[in-house]
Amino acid sequence: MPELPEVETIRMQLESLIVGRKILAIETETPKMIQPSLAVVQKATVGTKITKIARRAKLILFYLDNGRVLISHLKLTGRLLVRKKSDPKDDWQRITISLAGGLELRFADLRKFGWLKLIVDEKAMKGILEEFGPEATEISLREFEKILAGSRRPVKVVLMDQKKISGIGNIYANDALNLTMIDPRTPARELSSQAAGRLHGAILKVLRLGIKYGGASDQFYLDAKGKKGHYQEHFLVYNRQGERCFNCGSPIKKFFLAGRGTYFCEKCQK
DNA sequence: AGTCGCCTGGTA
DNA sequence: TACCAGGCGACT
Repeated sequence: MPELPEVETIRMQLESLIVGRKILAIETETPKMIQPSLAVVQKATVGTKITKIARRAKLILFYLDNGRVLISHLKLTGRLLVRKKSDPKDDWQRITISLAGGLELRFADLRKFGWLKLIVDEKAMKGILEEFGPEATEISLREFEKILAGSRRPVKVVLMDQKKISGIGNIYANDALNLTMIDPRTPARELSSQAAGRLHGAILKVLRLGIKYGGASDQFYLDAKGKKGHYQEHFLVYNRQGERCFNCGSPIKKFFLAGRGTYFCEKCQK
């Protein structure tokens, strides 16, 4: 799915495209994607205005003027697209939110893993937000070191654990580890303080680069305007197995770590 | 830590 | 035909 840079790209676009718009209708043919139910969500949101759009971890939060919040998670293949009502249907269009001014916010999702959830009170909201660790773009070095020191799991697995640090997925985890020449399998707590410092900086660097390039459209991702991002043109190791390491020229290797495709240079990353 | 499930489609 | 996919939770 969209990781932090992709979700943040979409959030920024939605902020300028649909904040202030009134929700006129919500329709879906895949009610499983809407929680607690289509009817409840319709009742709570139709007629309200979107006042703010925020991001937490990989979630997008739509604040409404009646105090309710709609939260979306795009999972692997979700897209949030702003279209004109008259535009042709999008591929895998699952949820259609009609907005004032002839616009539609469309949630498209090939695999139907994504969801839209209504939050009705502050307690529920707080509960959801507290499930996540500090934002990967904001975490202090001190906090980061503490998280690493507290785990024997492979460092790549820890980076992708949203409860520990939020926003990093497989693409940016792989690239940040290559940039710092760290073997993804290294138990987190065995990293030197120097390596931890480098990794902290590299995470910030790759995520910012991802945002700068509008996200990575390696396979599926499109932004809110339906455009591809360009970070895939700058991958260091992700999806580059067999190609040469930019640092030393030896071939990038792929293996599975905790069930996820993992890409690294065995010569550079020790 | 590893596997499976949720779903569907692209590619080897 | 089989395998793989940017996420993530449940289960063992």
